[in-house]
Amino acid sequence: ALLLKIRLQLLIYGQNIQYINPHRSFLFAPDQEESLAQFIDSALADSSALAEEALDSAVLLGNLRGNVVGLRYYTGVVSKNEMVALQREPRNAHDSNAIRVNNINGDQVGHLRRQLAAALAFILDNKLARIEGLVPYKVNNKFTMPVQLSFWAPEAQRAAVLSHLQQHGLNLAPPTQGAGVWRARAGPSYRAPSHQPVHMTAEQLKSEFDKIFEDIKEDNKTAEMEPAPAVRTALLPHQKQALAWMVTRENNWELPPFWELRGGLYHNLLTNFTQSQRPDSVHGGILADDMGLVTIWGARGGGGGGVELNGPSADLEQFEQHMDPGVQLRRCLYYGPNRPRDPDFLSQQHVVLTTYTTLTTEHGVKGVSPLQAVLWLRVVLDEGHTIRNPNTRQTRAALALKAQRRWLLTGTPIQNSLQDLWSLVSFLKLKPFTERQWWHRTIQRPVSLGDEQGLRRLQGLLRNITLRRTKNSQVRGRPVVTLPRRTLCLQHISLCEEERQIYQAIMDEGRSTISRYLREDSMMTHYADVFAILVRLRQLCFHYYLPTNSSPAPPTTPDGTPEELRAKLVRKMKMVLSCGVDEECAICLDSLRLPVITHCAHVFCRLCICQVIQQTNARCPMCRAEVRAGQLVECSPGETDSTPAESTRPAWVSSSKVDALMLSLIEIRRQDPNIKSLVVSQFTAFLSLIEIPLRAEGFSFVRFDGSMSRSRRAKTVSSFQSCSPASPTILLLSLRAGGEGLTLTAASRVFLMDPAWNPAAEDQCFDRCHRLGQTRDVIITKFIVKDSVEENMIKIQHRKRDLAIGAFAAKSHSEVTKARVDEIRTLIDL
DNA sequence: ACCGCCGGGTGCC
DNA sequence: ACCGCCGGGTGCC
Repeated sequence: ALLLKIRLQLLIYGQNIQYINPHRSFLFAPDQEESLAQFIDSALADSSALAEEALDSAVLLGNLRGNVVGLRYYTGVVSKNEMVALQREPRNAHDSNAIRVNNINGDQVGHLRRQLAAALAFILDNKLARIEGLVPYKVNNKFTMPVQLSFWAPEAQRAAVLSHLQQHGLNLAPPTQGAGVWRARAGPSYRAPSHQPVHMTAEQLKSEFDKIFEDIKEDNKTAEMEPAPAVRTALLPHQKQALAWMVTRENNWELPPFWELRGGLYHNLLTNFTQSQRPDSVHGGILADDMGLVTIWGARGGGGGGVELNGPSADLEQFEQHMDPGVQLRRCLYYGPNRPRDPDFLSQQHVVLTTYTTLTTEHGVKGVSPLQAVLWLRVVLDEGHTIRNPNTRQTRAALALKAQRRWLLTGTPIQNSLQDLWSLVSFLKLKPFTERQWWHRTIQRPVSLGDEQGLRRLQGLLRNITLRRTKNSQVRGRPVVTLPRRTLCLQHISLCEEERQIYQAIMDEGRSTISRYLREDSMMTHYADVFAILVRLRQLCFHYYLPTNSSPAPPTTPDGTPEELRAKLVRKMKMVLSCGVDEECAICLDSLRLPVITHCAHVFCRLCICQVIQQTNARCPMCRAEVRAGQLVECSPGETDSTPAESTRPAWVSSSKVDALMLSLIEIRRQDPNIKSLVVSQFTAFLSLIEIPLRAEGFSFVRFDGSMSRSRRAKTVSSFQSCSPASPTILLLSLRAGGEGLTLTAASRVFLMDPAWNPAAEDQCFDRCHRLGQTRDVIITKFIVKDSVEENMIKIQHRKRDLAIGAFAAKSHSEVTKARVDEIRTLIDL
């Protein structure tokens, strides 16, 4: 629906302004189907060494002076203090060691001198280090130019790099102080800059990041604009502001960020690249609006909602609701097997709606896809962060679209790290960031090294290209939207005597197992075991019924061959994950996406571990065992909802937590039967369990979880959101189901049955009902079992909130594993 | 002179 | 390249 809003405004705007051809708009609806292929075929676009992941932990080893030769044969020009790129040319007919030098524009400047290339080719080919070039000064010489080469590598590879260089008689000059960060105005030569970079603490970094989006005071973003008369829906002030801002952006002919005119030439302040051609202005940007989709519905007095789950056809329907029926719009859905594949037909439409899956499917197939063939007036990517991973086919397909104006709509432009931002910026065709290395050298690395200037650049960039509106945003001292109050209460639960005994028995057993692993320093190799213990304890806080078909796991005995043990652990991991529990990936530190289990029984996002595997001598980040792509085991949480069959289900027995929930629900119904509630758990099997007492008490409820089909989800949401008296009052919701788009504003009470690892996941869940369109005060109840693993999880959550910014600073794997071990100790009070 | 030296031709990888 | 390097021409003072 956010998509709809934009769509409306842009389109109408397009019709208002003469020189903009209203034809050929092109819009995206998000979809959740993701094909494995996207992850498997990841590109290796950058040829100058080191996987992206290794890049983040790279340190500056030192510098080397060299020469670029053969200038007269090429057109690429370079001026003082300008960055250059090195590119291996293994198939060069004259020298298999050849290393090509390109300027920022990608034009060839020359080659590294043969002898130097002979030494460096090995380093690049074996990805021992990343080598970056900088031409320190301009020479009036048509044949050669000097280049300073900076060597970046993970600490572990330092020795290998240095010794290899030594063999060729080369020694690195130690990095000058502060030279770890490239500074735009570094002075005439490569002497140490006069200003040392200011390194910030994690605390400072955090507050700086908060400031990045605090751009609301800027005047150019508070102007309002009325939509065209063809829009029937009244817009809220912040929507009018967004409209005005977007119009300004589309008519923006200013130089893009970091470019200025100098003596008739265009100069980039970050890379010092100069060109005579004017760089393209940015006609578009990022709408980072976490108020989500309800904005329009809110304006129309509620109703609707969750629309995007119905897929693009419903989007189009909703879209038209907001339009004056007198306005004739040519629109089509580009979706499904019978989509109209004629590019000419598509060009004649005002609006074409499609899905990421359709786009991705067509991308890269033989012949030109109709979507790729058209030059669109606009491309709008809804849920734009879906292209944050640059290695997916989906992202590449989106980047390949031809359009005059480009927009990204997303509530979360940065999710894990700054890396997320690169594809978005690249999609906007901001030079020179369309190439990853320039982004990395000028923004990402300086920021992750805590350099203040890097942060300023990032702020400047984001300020230029994004409009940020959050629920908390203020315009001229007034909140943009006023939401009803939201109250969070922790309700502590004491287990009854019988439950406590069971819990304590499992806890004692688990604690002794884990402390043995601790003593043996083998926590990480037995991670599946440890993980299973912790999950079991968390489940026991809910109910002693075991939702998976596991027997109460006997502690893994040291008998059996190592191979048997390993297979057992992998099975155990798979089983535990299948009950829908929210686990984190130790590489991206976020919730698992497409989890896979390694040979050594550790679980990661498929994409994360695949990136690790691309390195030479890839090791498991958890236990340092060898990892191979062929040995990864698939497992999708929630795929096996182990709702017990009617016959095998034991006679119903309640639990302390279930009792507490039921008491609350009954009390709410007694006070006001119209109040609706969300009951949220990570364990989908427990949602099934709750159905029993709900039925017994005559509650009308529906259920929403990740295993449901798109159309069933849509039906569930619309029946829950409906105001009809017969509509259900309770929604059983699995914590991570549904995208950010899911709107459940009919509910004003939330019961969170079990705490999650990641407090952000909880917040996101609460936001599904506490958002625009909510008319009642929202009360959230978190059930926490006293003296249990749950209480300790809350402690860890607090710690994590404080460290939320840590994601931006690169962390070594040893730090990550140590943090894990500490977490586990905290959890079971060891 | 199986040298030195001169000066022209020449030039990435 | 206002260099280095190559190879031919040349050769007392």
